[in-house]
Amino acid sequence: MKNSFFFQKVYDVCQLIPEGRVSTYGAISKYISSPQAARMVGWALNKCPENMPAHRVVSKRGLLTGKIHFSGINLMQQLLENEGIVVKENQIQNFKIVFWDPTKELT
DNA sequence: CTGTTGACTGTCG
DNA sequence: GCGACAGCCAACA
Repeated sequence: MKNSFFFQKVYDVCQLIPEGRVSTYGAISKYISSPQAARMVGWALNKCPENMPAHRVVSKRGLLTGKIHFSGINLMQQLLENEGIVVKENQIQNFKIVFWDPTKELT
């Protein structure tokens, strides 16, 4: 049992995000412990394993805040569009529609 | 070992 | 309505 259970949850939930759906740092962090821990989610995703769809995780407003850590700039957006998600100006349009909340979906 | 930073969010002012 | 501060945990210098 590691103390980094937080990271474990982040990785788990992140991979549990269904295709064509996106999640937010606050939702994941809140599902784990506190919504303030959203920074930890970003930190966990900073290691960004290849099996981690970090591109499905965005800020609460649907802004691709994490795309700056990706190889390029349009990479994250391209991946989201590939899933069927509509993105405009680094922001998810039908965000509330593609939004996937672990606290509600996983319950 | 101590201090700061970090892909954020919410509340106070 | 906009601006600044606080909080969570882990890793890096």
